[in-house]
Order: sequence, then structure tokens, then C-alpha cells
Amino acid sequence: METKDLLVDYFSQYITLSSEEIEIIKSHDIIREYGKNDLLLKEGQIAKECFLVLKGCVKRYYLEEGEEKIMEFFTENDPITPVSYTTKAPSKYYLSCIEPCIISTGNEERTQLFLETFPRFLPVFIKIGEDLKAKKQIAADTYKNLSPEERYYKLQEDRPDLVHRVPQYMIASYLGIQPESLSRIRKRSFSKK
Amino acid sequence: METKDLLVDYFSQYITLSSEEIEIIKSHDIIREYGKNDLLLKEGQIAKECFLVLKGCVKRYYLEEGEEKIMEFFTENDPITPVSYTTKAPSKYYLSCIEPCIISTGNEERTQLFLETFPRFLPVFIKIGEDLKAKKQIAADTYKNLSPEERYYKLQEDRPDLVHRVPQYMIASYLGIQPESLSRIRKRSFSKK
DNA sequence: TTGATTTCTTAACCCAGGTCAATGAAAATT
DNA sequence: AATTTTCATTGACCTGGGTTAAGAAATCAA
Repeated sequence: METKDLLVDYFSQYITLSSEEIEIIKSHDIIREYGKNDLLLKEGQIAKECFLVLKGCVKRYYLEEGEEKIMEFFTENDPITPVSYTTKAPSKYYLSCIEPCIISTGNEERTQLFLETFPRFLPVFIKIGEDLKAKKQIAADTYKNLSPEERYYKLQEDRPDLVHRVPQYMIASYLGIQPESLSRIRKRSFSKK
Repeated sequence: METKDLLVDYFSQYITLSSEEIEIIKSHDIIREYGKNDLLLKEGQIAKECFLVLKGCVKRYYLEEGEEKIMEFFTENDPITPVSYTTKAPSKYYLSCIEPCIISTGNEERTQLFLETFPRFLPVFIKIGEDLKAKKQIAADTYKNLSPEERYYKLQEDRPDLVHRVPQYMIASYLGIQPESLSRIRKRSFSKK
């Protein structure tokens, strides 16, 4: 089936899989489909799973006085490890699908079992974790150093897909500004060209 | 000696040490002293070590057009793992002591050797890494959600020591504003009380 | 197709933070 | 102690983003 190949493709980015491994990965029934607006994690809930987005787009956001404060967008091949998943404390934020999604889910038992069966995947898992950590630090630093306007241009550069794929009011929230301001920024950028 | 106890104290936060372990930790010659303004890492350099601040204060910053953009302050018991240490790529940022410091340094061989000798420390290392990751995500989220003024008040709450210990122009840089603006924020806060 | 809802844009006004310049205070050097 | 340098404050003016309110455009449902 098509969807199961997505997970195989993901691991193939990091390691060459044997046909036996491919079969086992496909046989794991850990891929689910979600609809638009489905929640993966709610505030207050303790995350029992971590995720890997194979298709679609997920937003991570806080809800403050009814306002969504979007922190991150996850798209194809982005892993999501909720803070709550590692700390076992109630989540402070939400995860929800903003498109229909195909998502692979992991939990601790399955991860441990998987790594016991295929110990050669351990360094892969560690590498993925480290890459991710570095990427997040750089993203946070970038955000800190730029003005909202500069952040928008940077986003256009780094993830041009997102700007078209996601409604503007969500992009605005992600950039830390109001939709009206993003509208003005865009207007300015049109007249420059 | 006094300084070696600091490292023992650090691990004791996470695990109860045997006297044998204490001796071995003390016998490792991995603690160095640095003066004010000493650099731990320069832009362009590949970090061969990670650090643990036992005493003093270290800033992490980018240098852009001669301007320091401070991203983080590290103080007592804060571990520092430069992105460059994990990626082996030239560092984009600097690490420098803003006070005389006592710092324990780690590298890959020593860490591996240490963990082979004391495998029971592995979960401790993992836990420290995870705690840190969660803490950083929360810190980045907080920064994103608050205005500069609110960030200052939050900093006063979270790390009241820093505000007194670090020059204001560095606090301003950390908050992402100009020293003049911080001065005005402080002025406003005085008149409120 | 049409109406309803959601999303995006524009305008007017306000304010926090940026910039520049001057002054004062505090540290470091001599 | 005197001098220089660094750091902090203040004022004047400017600008980008917030806020409110209105309307246009796009999307969706029926």
C-alpha cells in the first residue's frame, strides 16, 4: 500500500534498509489518517505518543484567552516529540492537523522493541534527535534576531511552500504579529517589485 | 579541593554517588578556570568540547555587523552543548565568559569512556539532555509570545539574579531590544510601584 | 447559483521601541 | 586623584505593528 511506503522512504533517508527490515516496517500497524482539524494532543493531556508527519500539515499552538499562538508547523517528514511525551507532565500546548494527514505514531514500548530488534537503528535515532535539536536552536535564534517583516521574508525563503499552503492568519500568528500587519508587510513587498 | 566538589555536587542532583565514583569524578582533570572575557568558542571554529558551568556566567551570542546578539546566559550548573559540537560544522556563534568562571569540559572520548565505566550514568545523561530540550522549547515559546516589556518582567521573575549580575546592555541584547528601550521599560516599572 | 462564513485587505489612530544626540554616572586605567 | 572609557539615562522625533472597524474577496454549503 502507498502510505506504508512513506515510512520506509523516511528511514531510507538515513540508512539503507534490507528487504527484511522493509517488510517489518511495513507490517507495523502504526500509521493513521487524520482529518482536517483533528487534534493530536490537547492542553492538559499527557502525550502517550510521538509522531512523524508523513503527509499533511500539523500546527503546534498555545491557546491564550481564546487566541491561538502558533509556535510551529510540521510537514512531510517532520518528527514531533511533544514536551509532554518526555516529561510525562500535562501538555501546555495543542497539536492539530490543518490538513488531512497521514501520520506515523510511536510510543516508548514500541520504540524500545524496535531498537532491540534492530540495534543498528539506534545511531539513526540519535542522529535524528541531534539534527532536530540543532535545527530548533537555529530556528529560535533566527526568530529572535529578526523583525516581523524580516521573519516573513526568511520564511518565504526557507519554506516557500508553507506561505501558500497555510492560511495567512496562521502565518501571522506564527510570525508573532496580527493578520493586518502581515497584510501590510505583503503590500509593501509587492510595491518593492 | 573546593572546585572539584562542584562537579560532584552537580551529579548528586541526579543520582546518589558511591565514594568510589566520587573519587573518580574528582580524579578526572577536566575542570578549568577562565577569566572574564575569555572565549570558549569562536565563530568559524569547530567545537571539540562541551561545557558545564560550575561557577560564573557565560554568554552565547552572534556577531552581526559588529553587534553582539546575545541568545543565552549560562550560569551555575548549566550545561552547554554547542551546535557545532554535535554537527562538527563551524560554529555560527561565540561563547564567552562574562565573569571569571570555573568550567568542566567534556569531549566525546571521555564521555564514552566515562559511560563505559559507569553505565548507570547513561540514563542520567539522557535525562539531563531531555530536561534541557524541554526547557529550551519552553524558553523559545515564551520569548515568542511576549513583548519586550513582558519579557523583561518574566526574566526578573525567572532569573532575578541575572538582572543584577549582568550589565543592562547585555540584558537588552538578550531581550532583543536597545539599551535605551530597556532603560525606559525600567523607568516605567519604577513609577508603577 | 446563492447566500453564509471565513479569510484578507484597507484606513485611521495610538503607542512601544528604534534612532540620534546629549548628559550623567560609574568603572577602569593612568 | 585624575583621566579616560564604558555604561545608563533622558529627550525628540520617526516608524512598524496593534487596535478597531469596515468592506472586499474567497471558500463552502445548500
